[in-house]
Amino acid sequence: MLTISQLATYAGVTVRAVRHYHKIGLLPEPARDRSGYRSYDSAAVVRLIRIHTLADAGVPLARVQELLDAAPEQFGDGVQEIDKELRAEIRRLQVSRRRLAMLAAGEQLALPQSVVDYLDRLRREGVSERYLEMERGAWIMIAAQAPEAIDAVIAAKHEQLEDPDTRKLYSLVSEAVDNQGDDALLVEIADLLERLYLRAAEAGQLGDEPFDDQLVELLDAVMLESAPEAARLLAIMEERGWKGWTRIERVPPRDPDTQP
Amino acid sequence: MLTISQLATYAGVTVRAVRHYHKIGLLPEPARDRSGYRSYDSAAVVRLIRIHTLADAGVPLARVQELLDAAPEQFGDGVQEIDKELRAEIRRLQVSRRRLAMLAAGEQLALPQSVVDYLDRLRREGVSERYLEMERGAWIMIAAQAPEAIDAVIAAKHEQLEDPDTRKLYSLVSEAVDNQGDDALLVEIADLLERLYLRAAEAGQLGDEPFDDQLVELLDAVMLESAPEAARLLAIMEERGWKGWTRIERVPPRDPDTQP
DNA sequence: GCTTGACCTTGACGTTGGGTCAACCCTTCA
DNA sequence: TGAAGGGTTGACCCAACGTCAAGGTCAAGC
Repeated sequence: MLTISQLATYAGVTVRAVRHYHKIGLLPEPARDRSGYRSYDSAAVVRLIRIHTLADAGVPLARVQELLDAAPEQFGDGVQEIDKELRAEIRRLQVSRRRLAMLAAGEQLALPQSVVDYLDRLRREGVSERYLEMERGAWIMIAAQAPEAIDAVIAAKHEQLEDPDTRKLYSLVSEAVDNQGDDALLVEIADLLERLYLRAAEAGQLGDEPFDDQLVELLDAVMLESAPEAARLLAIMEERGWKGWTRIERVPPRDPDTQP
Repeated sequence: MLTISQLATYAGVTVRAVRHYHKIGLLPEPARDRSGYRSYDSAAVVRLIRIHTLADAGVPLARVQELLDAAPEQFGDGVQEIDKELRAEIRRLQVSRRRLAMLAAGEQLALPQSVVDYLDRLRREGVSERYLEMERGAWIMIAAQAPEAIDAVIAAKHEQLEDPDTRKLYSLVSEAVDNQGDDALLVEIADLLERLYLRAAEAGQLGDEPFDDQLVELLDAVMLESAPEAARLLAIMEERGWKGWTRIERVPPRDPDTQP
Protein backbone atom coordinates (compact mmCIF):
# COMPACT_ATOMS: atom_id res chain seq x y z
CA MET A 1 0.00 0.00 0.00
CA LEU A 2 1.28 3.42 -0.94
CA THR A 3 0.99 6.90 0.49
CA ILE A 4 0.02 9.78 -1.74
CA SER A 5 3.58 11.02 -2.15
CA GLN A 6 4.84 7.56 -3.03
CA LEU A 7 2.11 7.28 -5.60
CA ALA A 8 2.90 10.69 -6.98
CA THR A 9 6.62 9.93 -7.19
CA TYR A 10 6.02 6.65 -8.97
CA ALA A 11 3.91 8.36 -11.58
CA GLY A 12 6.09 11.45 -11.86
CA VAL A 13 3.47 13.98 -10.80
CA THR A 14 3.09 16.21 -7.74
CA VAL A 15 1.03 15.39 -4.69
CA ARG A 16 -1.08 18.43 -5.43
CA ALA A 17 -1.86 17.13 -8.88
CA VAL A 18 -3.04 13.81 -7.46
CA ARG A 19 -5.41 15.58 -5.10
CA HIS A 20 -6.59 17.71 -7.98
CA TYR A 21 -7.36 14.58 -10.01
CA HIS A 22 -9.34 13.29 -7.05
CA LYS A 23 -11.31 16.49 -6.83
CA ILE A 24 -12.30 16.46 -10.49
CA GLY A 25 -13.05 12.75 -10.35
CA LEU A 26 -10.32 11.58 -12.70
CA LEU A 27 -8.74 9.30 -10.13
CA PRO A 28 -11.06 7.59 -7.64
CA GLU A 29 -10.51 8.42 -3.97
CA PRO A 30 -8.87 5.41 -2.35
CA ALA A 31 -9.66 4.00 1.07
CA ARG A 32 -8.06 5.71 4.08
CA ASP A 33 -5.88 4.06 6.70
CA ARG A 34 -6.76 4.39 10.37
CA SER A 35 -5.12 7.80 10.59
CA GLY A 36 -7.01 9.16 7.63
CA TYR A 37 -4.18 8.95 5.10
CA ARG A 38 -5.08 7.92 1.59
CA SER A 39 -3.84 4.43 0.87
CA TYR A 40 -3.24 3.46 -2.77
CA ASP A 41 -2.81 0.16 -4.54
CA SER A 42 -0.72 -0.41 -7.62
CA ALA A 43 -3.70 -0.10 -9.93
CA ALA A 44 -3.81 3.55 -8.94
CA VAL A 45 -0.22 3.91 -10.12
CA VAL A 46 -1.12 2.55 -13.51
CA ARG A 47 -4.17 4.76 -13.85
CA LEU A 48 -2.24 7.80 -12.68
CA ILE A 49 0.55 7.18 -15.17
CA ARG A 50 -2.01 6.92 -17.94
CA ILE A 51 -3.60 10.16 -16.87
CA HIS A 52 -0.24 11.87 -16.69
CA THR A 53 0.76 10.60 -20.12
CA LEU A 54 -2.37 12.00 -21.73
CA ALA A 55 -2.25 15.27 -19.83
CA ASP A 56 1.40 15.67 -20.76
CA ALA A 57 0.51 15.20 -24.39
CA GLY A 58 -1.74 18.25 -24.22
CA VAL A 59 -5.06 16.54 -23.60
CA PRO A 60 -7.29 18.73 -21.40
CA LEU A 61 -8.12 16.94 -18.14
CA ALA A 62 -11.81 17.20 -18.94
CA ARG A 63 -11.11 15.00 -21.95
CA VAL A 64 -8.76 12.55 -20.28
CA GLN A 65 -11.61 10.65 -18.65
CA GLU A 66 -13.38 9.77 -21.88
CA LEU A 67 -10.15 8.96 -23.64
CA LEU A 68 -9.07 6.53 -20.92
CA ASP A 69 -12.32 4.64 -21.15
CA ALA A 70 -12.58 4.85 -24.91
CA ALA A 71 -12.38 1.98 -27.34
CA PRO A 72 -9.51 2.27 -29.85
CA GLU A 73 -11.59 3.86 -32.64
CA GLN A 74 -13.13 6.47 -30.37
CA PHE A 75 -9.70 7.00 -28.90
CA GLY A 76 -8.39 7.84 -32.36
CA ASP A 77 -11.28 10.21 -33.01
CA GLY A 78 -10.82 11.96 -29.69
CA VAL A 79 -7.11 12.35 -30.24
CA GLN A 80 -7.73 13.81 -33.67
CA GLU A 81 -10.14 16.34 -32.29
CA ILE A 82 -7.70 17.43 -29.62
CA ASP A 83 -5.00 17.68 -32.23
CA LYS A 84 -7.25 19.99 -34.21
CA GLU A 85 -7.60 22.22 -31.18
CA LEU A 86 -3.86 22.27 -30.65
CA ARG A 87 -3.37 23.24 -34.29
CA ALA A 88 -5.88 26.05 -33.92
CA GLU A 89 -4.12 27.31 -30.82
CA ILE A 90 -0.77 27.24 -32.62
CA ARG A 91 -2.25 29.22 -35.50
CA ARG A 92 -3.63 31.78 -33.08
CA LEU A 93 -0.22 32.22 -31.52
CA GLN A 94 1.40 32.53 -34.92
CA VAL A 95 -1.03 35.28 -35.86
CA SER A 96 -0.08 36.98 -32.60
CA ARG A 97 3.58 36.75 -33.54
CA ARG A 98 2.99 38.36 -36.91
CA ARG A 99 0.95 41.16 -35.35
CA LEU A 100 3.66 41.69 -32.81
CA ALA A 101 6.28 41.86 -35.52
CA MET A 102 4.25 44.52 -37.30
CA LEU A 103 3.95 46.51 -34.11
CA ALA A 104 7.70 46.36 -33.65
CA ALA A 105 8.30 47.40 -37.27
CA GLY A 106 6.03 50.43 -37.34
CA GLU A 107 7.25 52.60 -34.51
CA GLN A 108 3.68 53.52 -33.66
CA LEU A 109 1.07 51.45 -31.96
CA ALA A 110 -2.17 50.65 -33.67
CA LEU A 111 -1.48 52.61 -36.81
CA PRO A 112 -1.23 51.38 -40.39
CA GLN A 113 1.90 52.20 -42.33
CA SER A 114 0.22 54.90 -44.40
CA VAL A 115 -0.54 56.91 -41.28
CA VAL A 116 2.95 56.42 -39.90
CA ASP A 117 4.31 57.75 -43.20
CA TYR A 118 1.95 60.70 -43.08
CA LEU A 119 2.99 61.59 -39.54
CA ASP A 120 6.63 61.33 -40.61
CA ARG A 121 5.93 63.76 -43.41
CA LEU A 122 4.33 66.21 -41.00
CA ARG A 123 7.38 65.92 -38.77
CA ARG A 124 9.65 66.66 -41.73
CA GLU A 125 7.49 69.67 -42.57
CA GLY A 126 8.41 71.01 -39.15
CA VAL A 127 5.24 70.28 -37.23
CA SER A 128 5.88 70.25 -33.48
CA GLU A 129 5.96 67.03 -31.43
CA ARG A 130 3.09 68.17 -29.23
CA TYR A 131 0.83 68.70 -32.18
CA LEU A 132 1.98 65.42 -33.71
CA GLU A 133 0.92 63.69 -30.50
CA MET A 134 -2.58 65.11 -30.93
CA GLU A 135 -2.69 64.07 -34.56
CA ARG A 136 -1.55 60.60 -33.64
CA GLY A 137 -4.37 60.25 -31.14
CA ALA A 138 -6.91 61.23 -33.75
CA TRP A 139 -5.52 58.80 -36.31
CA ILE A 140 -5.52 55.98 -33.80
CA MET A 141 -9.23 56.46 -33.39
CA ILE A 142 -9.82 56.68 -37.11
CA ALA A 143 -7.81 53.50 -37.63
CA ALA A 144 -9.95 51.75 -35.03
CA GLN A 145 -13.29 53.07 -36.28
CA ALA A 146 -12.93 53.36 -40.04
CA PRO A 147 -9.93 51.22 -41.06
CA GLU A 148 -11.35 50.72 -44.55
CA ALA A 149 -11.46 54.46 -45.26
CA ILE A 150 -8.16 55.47 -43.76
CA ASP A 151 -5.87 55.06 -46.76
CA ALA A 152 -8.14 57.21 -48.91
CA VAL A 153 -8.28 59.89 -46.25
CA ILE A 154 -4.52 59.84 -45.89
CA ALA A 155 -4.13 60.18 -49.64
CA ALA A 156 -6.40 63.25 -49.59
CA LYS A 157 -4.32 64.68 -46.75
CA HIS A 158 -1.12 64.25 -48.74
CA GLU A 159 -2.78 66.08 -51.61
CA GLN A 160 -3.79 68.95 -49.35
CA LEU A 161 -0.20 69.20 -48.17
CA GLU A 162 0.81 70.12 -51.74
CA ASP A 163 -0.94 73.44 -51.13
CA PRO A 164 1.35 76.07 -49.56
CA ASP A 165 -1.56 77.54 -47.57
CA THR A 166 -2.22 74.22 -45.94
CA ARG A 167 1.45 73.86 -45.06
CA LYS A 168 1.38 77.34 -43.62
CA LEU A 169 -1.68 76.36 -41.61
CA TYR A 170 0.14 73.42 -40.03
CA SER A 171 3.09 75.60 -39.27
CA LEU A 172 0.91 78.17 -37.52
CA VAL A 173 -1.08 75.56 -35.61
CA SER A 174 2.13 73.97 -34.52
CA GLU A 175 3.37 77.30 -33.29
CA ALA A 176 0.13 77.95 -31.45
CA VAL A 177 0.31 74.65 -29.67
CA ASP A 178 3.81 75.44 -28.49
CA ASN A 179 3.14 79.09 -27.52
CA GLN A 180 -0.10 78.90 -25.70
CA GLY A 181 -2.25 81.90 -25.03
CA ASP A 182 -1.27 83.94 -28.09
CA ASP A 183 -4.65 85.19 -29.26
CA ALA A 184 -3.30 87.09 -32.24
CA LEU A 185 -1.85 83.86 -33.55
CA LEU A 186 -5.24 82.17 -33.23
CA VAL A 187 -6.82 84.96 -35.23
CA GLU A 188 -4.18 84.54 -37.92
CA ILE A 189 -4.96 80.84 -38.02
CA ALA A 190 -8.66 81.63 -38.26
CA ASP A 191 -8.05 83.91 -41.24
CA LEU A 192 -6.10 81.23 -43.02
CA LEU A 193 -8.65 78.57 -42.16
CA GLU A 194 -11.44 80.69 -43.52
CA ARG A 195 -9.60 81.13 -46.84
CA LEU A 196 -9.11 77.37 -47.08
CA TYR A 197 -12.74 76.65 -46.15
CA LEU A 198 -14.00 79.05 -48.76
CA ARG A 199 -11.86 77.42 -51.39
CA ALA A 200 -13.03 73.97 -50.35
CA ALA A 201 -16.63 75.14 -50.39
CA GLU A 202 -16.22 76.45 -53.94
CA ALA A 203 -14.73 73.13 -54.97
CA GLY A 204 -17.68 71.41 -53.32
CA GLN A 205 -15.36 69.54 -50.96
CA LEU A 206 -16.80 70.74 -47.70
CA GLY A 207 -18.02 67.95 -45.47
CA ASP A 208 -17.04 65.10 -47.76
CA GLU A 209 -15.05 63.13 -45.23
CA PRO A 210 -16.29 59.55 -45.10
CA PHE A 211 -16.75 59.26 -41.31
CA ASP A 212 -19.97 58.61 -39.49
CA ASP A 213 -21.38 61.10 -36.98
CA GLN A 214 -20.09 59.25 -33.94
CA LEU A 215 -16.53 59.30 -35.19
CA VAL A 216 -16.79 62.95 -36.17
CA GLU A 217 -17.92 63.88 -32.68
CA LEU A 218 -15.20 61.78 -31.15
CA LEU A 219 -12.50 63.39 -33.26
CA ASP A 220 -13.71 66.88 -32.43
CA ALA A 221 -13.67 65.89 -28.77
CA VAL A 222 -10.06 64.72 -29.07
CA MET A 223 -9.10 68.04 -30.53
CA LEU A 224 -10.94 70.04 -27.89
CA GLU A 225 -9.54 68.04 -25.02
CA SER A 226 -5.97 67.85 -26.15
CA ALA A 227 -5.32 71.61 -26.31
CA PRO A 228 -6.93 74.54 -24.57
CA GLU A 229 -6.48 76.81 -27.57
CA ALA A 230 -8.66 74.57 -29.64
CA ALA A 231 -11.88 75.69 -27.98
CA ARG A 232 -10.96 79.33 -28.51
CA LEU A 233 -10.19 78.73 -32.18
CA LEU A 234 -13.48 76.94 -32.73
CA ALA A 235 -15.27 79.80 -31.04
CA ILE A 236 -13.65 82.33 -33.34
CA MET A 237 -14.58 80.26 -36.36
CA GLU A 238 -18.15 79.94 -35.19
CA GLU A 239 -18.42 83.72 -34.89
CA ARG A 240 -17.54 83.78 -38.56
CA GLY A 241 -20.10 81.17 -39.55
CA TRP A 242 -18.04 77.95 -39.61
CA LYS A 243 -18.87 75.11 -37.33
CA GLY A 244 -16.98 71.90 -36.63
CA TRP A 245 -13.49 70.75 -37.18
CA THR A 246 -13.48 67.28 -38.58
CA ARG A 247 -16.58 68.04 -40.63
CA ILE A 248 -17.09 71.69 -41.52
CA GLU A 249 -20.55 73.19 -41.78
CA ARG A 250 -21.79 76.66 -42.63
CA VAL A 251 -23.83 78.28 -39.87
CA PRO A 252 -25.21 81.79 -39.43
CA PRO A 253 -22.45 84.00 -38.06
CA ARG A 254 -22.82 84.62 -34.36
CA ASP A 255 -22.56 87.76 -32.30
CA PRO A 256 -19.23 87.39 -30.45
CA ASP A 257 -20.79 88.59 -27.19
CA THR A 258 -23.72 86.21 -27.19
CA GLN A 259 -23.24 83.14 -25.08
CA PRO A 260 -24.65 80.11 -26.88
CA MET B 1 -17.83 62.83 -22.56
CA LEU B 2 -18.44 59.14 -23.07
CA THR B 3 -20.09 56.37 -21.11
CA ILE B 4 -18.34 53.09 -20.60
CA SER B 5 -20.24 51.31 -23.34
CA GLN B 6 -19.54 54.08 -25.83
CA LEU B 7 -15.90 53.92 -24.91
CA ALA B 8 -15.87 50.15 -25.27
CA THR B 9 -17.58 50.30 -28.65
CA TYR B 10 -15.16 52.90 -29.98
CA ALA B 11 -12.21 50.73 -29.00
CA GLY B 12 -13.78 47.47 -30.06
CA VAL B 13 -13.71 45.79 -26.65
CA THR B 14 -16.41 44.73 -24.20
CA VAL B 15 -17.58 46.77 -21.24
CA ARG B 16 -16.42 43.98 -18.97
CA ALA B 17 -12.92 44.17 -20.41
CA VAL B 18 -12.77 47.90 -19.72
CA ARG B 19 -13.70 47.32 -16.09
CA HIS B 20 -11.13 44.56 -15.92
CA TYR B 21 -8.46 46.94 -17.17
CA HIS B 22 -9.52 49.37 -14.46
CA LYS B 23 -9.22 46.70 -11.83
CA ILE B 24 -5.69 45.71 -12.82
CA GLY B 25 -4.68 49.34 -13.16
CA LEU B 26 -4.08 49.35 -16.91
CA LEU B 27 -6.59 52.07 -17.59
CA PRO B 28 -7.00 54.78 -14.96
CA GLU B 29 -10.42 55.09 -13.37
CA PRO B 30 -12.09 58.20 -14.80
CA ALA B 31 -14.17 60.70 -12.85
CA ARG B 32 -17.80 59.81 -12.25
CA ASP B 33 -20.76 61.94 -13.21
CA ARG B 34 -23.30 62.95 -10.58
CA SER B 35 -25.11 59.64 -10.90
CA GLY B 36 -21.95 57.63 -10.37
CA TYR B 37 -21.39 56.60 -14.00
CA ARG B 38 -17.85 56.57 -15.26
CA SER B 39 -17.28 59.45 -17.64
CA TYR B 40 -14.48 59.12 -20.20
CA ASP B 41 -12.64 61.63 -22.31
CA SER B 42 -11.18 60.92 -25.71
CA ALA B 43 -7.72 60.30 -24.30
CA ALA B 44 -9.17 57.17 -22.71
CA VAL B 45 -10.27 55.99 -26.14
CA VAL B 46 -6.75 56.35 -27.44
CA ARG B 47 -5.23 54.54 -24.49
CA LEU B 48 -7.81 51.80 -24.64
CA ILE B 49 -7.21 51.24 -28.33
CA ARG B 50 -3.50 50.97 -27.65
CA ILE B 51 -4.11 48.46 -24.88
CA HIS B 52 -6.40 46.47 -27.08
CA THR B 53 -3.93 46.46 -29.94
CA LEU B 54 -1.15 45.10 -27.75
CA ALA B 55 -3.37 42.58 -25.99
CA ASP B 56 -4.68 41.40 -29.33
CA ALA B 57 -1.13 40.84 -30.50
CA GLY B 58 -0.59 38.37 -27.70
CA VAL B 59 1.04 40.64 -25.16
CA PRO B 60 0.05 39.56 -21.64
CA LEU B 61 -1.86 42.32 -19.87
CA ALA B 62 0.78 42.39 -17.15
CA ARG B 63 3.29 43.49 -19.80
CA VAL B 64 1.07 45.96 -21.62
CA GLN B 65 1.66 48.65 -19.02
CA GLU B 66 5.43 48.76 -19.37
CA LEU B 67 5.23 48.51 -23.13
CA LEU B 68 2.85 51.47 -23.39
CA ASP B 69 5.15 53.67 -21.35
CA ALA B 70 8.32 52.40 -22.96
CA ALA B 71 10.70 54.39 -25.10
CA PRO B 72 11.13 52.96 -28.61
CA GLU B 73 14.26 50.92 -27.82
CA GLN B 74 12.81 49.37 -24.72
CA PHE B 75 9.64 48.80 -26.65
CA GLY B 76 11.59 46.79 -29.18
CA ASP B 77 13.29 44.79 -26.46
CA GLY B 78 10.03 44.06 -24.70
CA VAL B 79 8.35 42.99 -27.91
CA GLN B 80 11.24 40.71 -28.69
CA GLU B 81 10.99 39.08 -25.28
CA ILE B 82 7.28 38.50 -25.66
CA ASP B 83 7.88 37.09 -29.10
CA LYS B 84 10.35 34.65 -27.54
CA GLU B 85 7.68 33.55 -25.11
CA LEU B 86 5.18 33.09 -27.89
CA ARG B 87 7.72 30.99 -29.78
CA ALA B 88 8.32 28.87 -26.71
CA GLU B 89 4.60 28.36 -26.26
CA ILE B 90 4.24 27.34 -29.89
CA ARG B 91 7.08 24.85 -29.50
CA ARG B 92 5.43 23.41 -26.40
CA LEU B 93 2.19 22.89 -28.29
CA GLN B 94 4.04 21.32 -31.19
CA VAL B 95 5.71 18.87 -28.83
CA SER B 96 2.25 18.08 -27.49
CA ARG B 97 1.03 17.39 -30.98
CA ARG B 98 3.88 14.99 -31.69
CA ARG B 99 3.29 13.18 -28.43
CA LEU B 100 -0.36 12.92 -29.20
CA ALA B 101 0.39 11.50 -32.63
CA MET B 102 2.59 8.86 -31.04
CA LEU B 103 -0.14 7.95 -28.60
CA ALA B 104 -2.57 7.54 -31.46
CA ALA B 105 -0.08 5.44 -33.43
CA GLY B 106 0.86 3.01 -30.69
CA GLU B 107 -2.41 1.49 -29.60
CA GLN B 108 -1.30 1.51 -25.98
CA LEU B 109 -0.97 4.42 -23.63
CA ALA B 110 2.31 5.29 -22.03
CA LEU B 111 4.25 2.43 -23.55
CA PRO B 112 7.25 2.54 -25.89
CA GLN B 113 7.00 0.66 -29.14
CA SER B 114 9.28 -2.14 -27.97
CA VAL B 115 6.84 -3.01 -25.20
CA VAL B 116 3.86 -2.84 -27.51
CA ASP B 117 5.65 -5.25 -29.83
CA TYR B 118 6.46 -7.56 -26.95
CA LEU B 119 2.84 -7.62 -25.79
CA ASP B 120 1.78 -8.35 -29.36
CA ARG B 121 4.14 -11.28 -29.43
CA LEU B 122 2.70 -12.63 -26.20
CA ARG B 123 -0.75 -12.33 -27.68
CA ARG B 124 0.35 -14.26 -30.75
CA GLU B 125 1.82 -16.92 -28.47
CA GLY B 126 -1.69 -17.40 -27.14
CA VAL B 127 -1.43 -15.56 -23.83
CA SER B 128 -4.87 -14.62 -22.52
CA GLU B 129 -6.19 -11.04 -22.58
CA ARG B 130 -6.59 -10.98 -18.82
CA TYR B 131 -2.99 -11.86 -18.25
CA LEU B 132 -1.91 -9.41 -20.94
CA GLU B 133 -3.76 -6.70 -19.03
CA MET B 134 -1.69 -7.49 -15.95
CA GLU B 135 1.52 -7.49 -17.96
CA ARG B 136 0.60 -4.17 -19.51
CA GLY B 137 0.11 -2.62 -16.07
CA ALA B 138 3.53 -3.80 -14.98
CA TRP B 139 5.21 -2.48 -18.12
CA ILE B 140 3.51 0.88 -17.75
CA MET B 141 5.14 1.25 -14.39
CA ILE B 142 8.51 0.10 -15.66
CA ALA B 143 8.27 2.58 -18.53
CA ALA B 144 7.53 5.36 -16.04
CA GLN B 145 10.21 4.39 -13.53
CA ALA B 146 13.07 3.01 -15.59
CA PRO B 147 12.57 4.15 -19.17
CA GLU B 148 16.29 3.91 -19.89
CA ALA B 149 16.43 0.21 -18.99
CA ILE B 150 13.26 -0.92 -20.64
CA ASP B 151 14.54 -1.80 -24.08
CA ALA B 152 17.28 -4.00 -22.65
CA VAL B 153 14.79 -5.78 -20.41
CA ILE B 154 12.45 -6.33 -23.31
CA ALA B 155 15.29 -7.78 -25.36
CA ALA B 156 16.06 -10.22 -22.55
CA LYS B 157 12.39 -11.17 -22.42
CA HIS B 158 12.34 -11.93 -26.13
CA GLU B 159 15.36 -14.14 -25.63
CA GLN B 160 13.65 -16.03 -22.84
CA LEU B 161 10.70 -16.61 -25.10
CA GLU B 162 12.95 -18.68 -27.37
CA ASP B 163 12.96 -21.30 -24.62
CA PRO B 164 10.03 -23.77 -24.91
CA ASP B 165 9.81 -24.06 -21.13
CA THR B 166 9.27 -20.34 -20.81
CA ARG B 167 6.59 -20.41 -23.47
CA LYS B 168 4.98 -23.29 -21.64
CA LEU B 169 5.10 -21.24 -18.47
CA TYR B 170 3.21 -18.38 -20.09
CA SER B 171 0.68 -20.77 -21.45
CA LEU B 172 0.08 -22.31 -18.02
CA VAL B 173 -0.05 -18.94 -16.28
CA SER B 174 -2.50 -17.73 -18.85
CA GLU B 175 -4.65 -20.76 -18.23
CA ALA B 176 -4.46 -20.25 -14.48
CA VAL B 177 -5.59 -16.67 -14.78
CA ASP B 178 -8.59 -17.77 -16.82
CA ASN B 179 -9.52 -20.82 -14.69
CA GLN B 180 -9.25 -19.52 -11.21
CA GLY B 181 -9.02 -21.78 -8.19
CA ASP B 182 -7.29 -24.72 -9.86
CA ASP B 183 -4.64 -25.56 -7.31
CA ALA B 184 -3.19 -28.44 -9.28
CA LEU B 185 -2.46 -26.05 -12.10
CA LEU B 186 -0.65 -23.73 -9.71
CA VAL B 187 1.50 -26.62 -8.52
CA GLU B 188 2.32 -27.46 -12.12
CA ILE B 189 3.36 -23.86 -12.66
CA ALA B 190 5.45 -23.96 -9.54
CA ASP B 191 7.24 -27.06 -10.78
CA LEU B 192 8.02 -25.43 -14.07
CA LEU B 193 9.07 -22.19 -12.38
CA GLU B 194 11.43 -24.03 -10.12
CA ARG B 195 13.10 -25.70 -13.11
CA LEU B 196 13.55 -22.34 -14.76
CA TYR B 197 14.86 -20.72 -11.59
CA LEU B 198 17.38 -23.48 -11.09
CA ARG B 199 18.57 -23.06 -14.64
CA ALA B 200 18.85 -19.31 -14.22
CA ALA B 201 20.69 -19.74 -10.94
CA GLU B 202 23.22 -22.04 -12.62
CA ALA B 203 23.72 -19.47 -15.36
CA GLY B 204 24.20 -16.83 -12.67
CA GLN B 205 21.23 -14.84 -13.98
CA LEU B 206 19.16 -14.80 -10.83
CA GLY B 207 18.37 -11.32 -9.60
CA ASP B 208 20.12 -9.46 -12.42
CA GLU B 209 17.20 -7.28 -13.40
CA PRO B 210 18.25 -3.62 -13.42
CA PHE B 211 15.42 -2.19 -11.28
CA ASP B 212 15.75 -0.48 -7.95
CA ASP B 213 14.13 -1.87 -4.81
CA GLN B 214 11.16 0.46 -4.93
CA LEU B 215 10.22 -0.55 -8.43
CA VAL B 216 10.68 -4.23 -7.59
CA GLU B 217 8.29 -3.92 -4.67
CA LEU B 218 5.81 -2.02 -6.77
CA LEU B 219 5.86 -4.62 -9.53
CA ASP B 220 5.37 -7.44 -7.06
CA ALA B 221 2.46 -5.51 -5.60
CA VAL B 222 0.88 -5.16 -9.03
CA MET B 223 1.13 -8.86 -9.54
CA LEU B 224 -0.32 -9.68 -6.14
CA GLU B 225 -3.19 -7.26 -6.48
CA SER B 226 -4.16 -8.08 -10.00
CA ALA B 227 -4.88 -11.78 -9.46
CA PRO B 228 -5.86 -13.76 -6.39
CA GLU B 229 -3.92 -16.83 -7.55
CA ALA B 230 -0.72 -14.85 -7.45
CA ALA B 231 -0.49 -14.89 -3.68
CA ARG B 232 -1.06 -18.63 -3.59
CA LEU B 233 1.64 -19.22 -6.20
CA LEU B 234 4.15 -17.07 -4.34
CA ALA B 235 3.35 -18.98 -1.14
CA ILE B 236 4.00 -22.31 -2.83
CA MET B 237 7.31 -21.02 -4.18
CA GLU B 238 8.33 -19.74 -0.81
CA GLU B 239 7.70 -23.14 0.72
CA ARG B 240 10.23 -24.40 -1.78
CA GLY B 241 12.80 -21.74 -0.97
CA TRP B 242 12.15 -19.09 -3.66
CA LYS B 243 11.13 -15.62 -2.74
CA GLY B 244 9.98 -12.75 -4.91
CA TRP B 245 8.63 -12.50 -8.40
CA THR B 246 10.25 -9.61 -10.15
CA ARG B 247 13.53 -10.34 -8.40
CA ILE B 248 14.06 -13.92 -7.30
CA GLU B 249 16.00 -14.76 -4.13
CA ARG B 250 16.88 -18.02 -2.49
CA VAL B 251 15.53 -18.38 1.05
CA PRO B 252 15.46 -21.33 3.43
CA PRO B 253 12.52 -23.56 2.54
CA ARG B 254 9.59 -23.10 4.84
CA ASP B 255 7.30 -25.55 6.61
CA PRO B 256 4.00 -25.24 4.71
CA ASP B 257 2.04 -25.21 8.01
CA THR B 258 4.00 -22.41 9.65
CA GLN B 259 2.44 -18.98 9.39
CA PRO B 260 5.10 -16.36 8.78
C1' DG C 1 8.46 10.29 27.50
C1' DC C 2 9.78 14.17 24.71
C1' DT C 3 11.19 16.56 20.77
C1' DT C 4 12.11 16.98 15.93
C1' DG C 5 11.34 16.72 11.17
C1' DA C 6 8.98 14.71 7.54
C1' DC C 7 4.60 13.65 5.80
C1' DC C 8 -0.39 13.78 5.93
C1' DT C 9 -5.00 16.28 6.13
C1' DT C 10 -8.46 20.04 4.59
C1' DG C 11 -9.32 24.68 3.12
C1' DA C 12 -8.60 28.81 0.85
C1' DC C 13 -6.57 32.05 -2.29
C1' DG C 14 -3.88 33.20 -6.70
C1' DT C 15 -2.99 32.63 -11.48
C1' DT C 16 -5.17 34.75 -17.03
C1' DG C 17 -8.59 37.46 -19.28
C1' DG C 18 -12.32 38.28 -18.87
C1' DG C 19 -17.88 35.86 -19.23
C1' DT C 20 -22.00 35.62 -16.97
C1' DC C 21 -25.36 36.31 -13.66
C1' DA C 22 -27.73 39.04 -9.83
C1' DA C 23 -29.60 42.85 -7.67
C1' DC C 24 -30.24 47.37 -7.91
C1' DC C 25 -29.89 52.42 -9.72
C1' DC C 26 -30.50 56.04 -13.56
C1' DT C 27 -32.41 57.99 -17.72
C1' DT C 28 -35.68 58.38 -21.15
C1' DC C 29 -39.81 57.72 -23.69
C1' DA C 30 -44.80 56.80 -24.08
C1' DT D 1 -46.18 56.76 -13.87
C1' DG D 2 -44.46 52.69 -15.57
C1' DA D 3 -41.54 50.09 -18.55
C1' DA D 4 -37.47 49.59 -21.32
C1' DG D 5 -32.87 49.89 -21.73
C1' DG D 6 -29.01 51.80 -20.25
C1' DG D 7 -25.66 52.06 -16.04
C1' DT D 8 -23.38 50.39 -11.25
C1' DT D 9 -20.94 47.01 -8.04
C1' DG D 10 -20.24 42.37 -6.46
C1' DA D 11 -19.55 37.59 -6.84
C1' DC D 12 -18.78 33.27 -8.97
C1' DC D 13 -16.93 30.67 -13.21
C1' DC D 14 -13.23 28.58 -16.45
C1' DA D 15 -7.93 25.18 -16.29
C1' DA D 16 -4.62 23.05 -13.85
C1' DC D 17 -2.74 23.19 -10.48
C1' DG D 18 1.00 26.24 -6.96
C1' DT D 19 1.34 27.92 -2.61
C1' DC D 20 0.45 28.99 1.95
C1' DA D 21 -1.98 28.08 6.48
C1' DA D 22 -2.98 25.47 10.42
C1' DG D 23 -2.91 21.46 12.40
C1' DG D 24 -2.82 15.92 12.96
C1' DT D 25 0.39 11.64 12.46
C1' DC D 26 4.52 8.88 12.19
C1' DA D 27 9.18 7.27 13.00
C1' DA D 28 13.38 8.09 15.13
C1' DG D 29 16.72 9.81 18.39
C1' DC D 30 17.71 11.43 23.16
